[in-house]
Amino acid sequence: MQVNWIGRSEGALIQFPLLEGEDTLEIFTTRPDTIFGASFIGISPDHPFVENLAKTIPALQTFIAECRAMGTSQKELDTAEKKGFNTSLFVRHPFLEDVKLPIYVANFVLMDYGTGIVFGCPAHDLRDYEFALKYTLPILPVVKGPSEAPLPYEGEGILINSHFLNGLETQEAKKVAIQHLVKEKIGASEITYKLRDWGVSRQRYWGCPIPIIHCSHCGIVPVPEDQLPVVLPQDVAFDQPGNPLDLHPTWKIVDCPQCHKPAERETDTFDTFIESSWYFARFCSPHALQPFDKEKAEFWMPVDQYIGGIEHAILHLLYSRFFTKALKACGYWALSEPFKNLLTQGMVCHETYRDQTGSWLYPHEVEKQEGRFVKLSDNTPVTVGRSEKMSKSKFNVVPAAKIVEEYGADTARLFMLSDSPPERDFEWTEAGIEGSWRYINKLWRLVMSHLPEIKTIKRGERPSPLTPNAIRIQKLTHKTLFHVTQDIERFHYNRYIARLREFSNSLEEFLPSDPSEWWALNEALHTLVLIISPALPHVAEALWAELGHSPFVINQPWPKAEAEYLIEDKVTLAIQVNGKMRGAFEMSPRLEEEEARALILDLPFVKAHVQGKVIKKFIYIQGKIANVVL
RNA sequence: GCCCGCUUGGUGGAAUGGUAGACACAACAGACUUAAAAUCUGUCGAUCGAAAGGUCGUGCCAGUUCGAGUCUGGCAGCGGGCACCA
Repeated sequence: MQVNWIGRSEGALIQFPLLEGEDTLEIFTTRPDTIFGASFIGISPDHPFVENLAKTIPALQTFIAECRAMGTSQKELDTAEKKGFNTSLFVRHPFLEDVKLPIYVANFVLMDYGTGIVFGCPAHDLRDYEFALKYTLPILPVVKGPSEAPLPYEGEGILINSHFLNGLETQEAKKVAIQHLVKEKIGASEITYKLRDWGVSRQRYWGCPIPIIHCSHCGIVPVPEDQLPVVLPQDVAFDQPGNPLDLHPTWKIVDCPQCHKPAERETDTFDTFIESSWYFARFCSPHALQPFDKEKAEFWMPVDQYIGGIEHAILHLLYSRFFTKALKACGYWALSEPFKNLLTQGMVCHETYRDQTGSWLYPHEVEKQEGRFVKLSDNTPVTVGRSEKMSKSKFNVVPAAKIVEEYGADTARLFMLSDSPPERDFEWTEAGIEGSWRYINKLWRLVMSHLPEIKTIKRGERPSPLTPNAIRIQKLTHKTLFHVTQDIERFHYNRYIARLREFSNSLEEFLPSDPSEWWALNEALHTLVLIISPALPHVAEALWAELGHSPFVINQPWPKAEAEYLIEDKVTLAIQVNGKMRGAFEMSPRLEEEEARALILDLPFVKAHVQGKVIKKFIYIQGKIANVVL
């Protein structure tokens, strides 16, 4: 996505000399190869050259005013007509002594990209094509594409009608054209970026003050270094619209650092993106006297994993990268990129509701009755809109404080983790929160119900022998631990929660009947409490205490899955005939092919499908699948 | 127009190329209860069948493979971002 925002493009700067006088117009193009197809010059109405020219041409002033009046909404831009003003001036073609090109002021040429001037090549650019049709300018094809390609043809091809470029391919022609420009001293290769300006000031209180003082005598004066940082005043009032800093006399009025006469502070503050563009460096050295400690920052940086919403994926990430590179260029550190990995998390969404008058309703003002939604206050029907990003303006928000109060923070946390993978949008529902609430209660009952027996068991002392059921529970514990650890490390939080549920469901069904089985259950429950703690920190601590331990779970090491308990003795093998599932068969996962083949071919359902036909191939993947190919 | 992301049951979503639908939500049926809540049990892709079982099924069309939700090529739809960027 950043490619789009940074918008690097390689091309050339070319000088076009005016026919009269000494001046030249400089243009930027990514298609210097199409130079011989040029039929006009387009200048932005905002270009200084045009402003100058307009002083003596009233009609041009009118045209510029029209262009500026044009709307900037998407619809208006989409439908805007190409318009030009013929200046009656000409430039000479850089390579062709006797070719002159008319100069138009054109409404579609942007001042803030390139040089604000373009050469128009109607045969190979849609905008120039439309423009040329309107003002009957020549349309000379100079790139031969596929024969069926209509004009304007914007793709690559072989150059024609182009003198020394004839016969070259687009890429090669670009290079050769630039070589000629350089040789003639009328141009050069150039790289431009369309990264938009970042207006870093905001007319609001919440932000870092901009350390500038405006003095009526000395102009704009920076706050001297020994007076930094400028700190926001605490005694501000928000009872009036606008920026409270503007209305704060004692903070705003200061003496000018230069002439010491009364002056005013800058009351705009920095965009919060300014601080978030380098805070990670400060985090590495919170006690440093300077903004950050180079050595410590270089030790800890870059950030291993950055998590943010979609707006962070473009703006914040872009700015952070800029700051990081700028700090490097200024010698503050040797780092060129701030983050190793980015996880772009989804947004929290909720259904939207409207009453019969079309007004938005909060979720708590609405109730589902017999499959239909009605307004609680008067039982009138409610229109349910699609689920959208939670937004104050659409009322589809759920106050976090209320959820925490009713269900506890762990319930909310569990729901958010379990419902969908973090990178996708998340649908907030009452049913979902209820489901998480039920699970927490279930977990609690599971541990509490076994508490009396379990408290008599010593952890770690593995009894011998273990019953088959004890072995089964022990293996399940380690298998769960293994997968849960992996899921968390890979950000598969919804699967992590699913594993927890599978595990606790199995433990619920398990009724120990032997000391070794109680031992296994005790191990399992301890493990369960440890591994729920990232998702359910409060519940985990409470259960940890109930199990008779001192605080805190969070200080316990993460348990380790032992490889020896991950080995399965028996596994259900999927059996296919001609690639189609025909059944399953339980066997050791370590059985060799020859033995397995004999077993499988003897199975009744396999025989039924084979019916004595010749077996062309027998595929056997240990512990996974067998496929009999006829 | 360009750039991202997405497309699997009624819903959210699982599935290192190897039994599609794990785990949930909703729904339905049942147990417990005077009743309700809570809890527990069962059913839950479509279709044919009394059953056993069969056939189809991961947006669409091809391809690779013993085997494709997963890989390759092409297409469509939905959502988001940017947009006259020369």
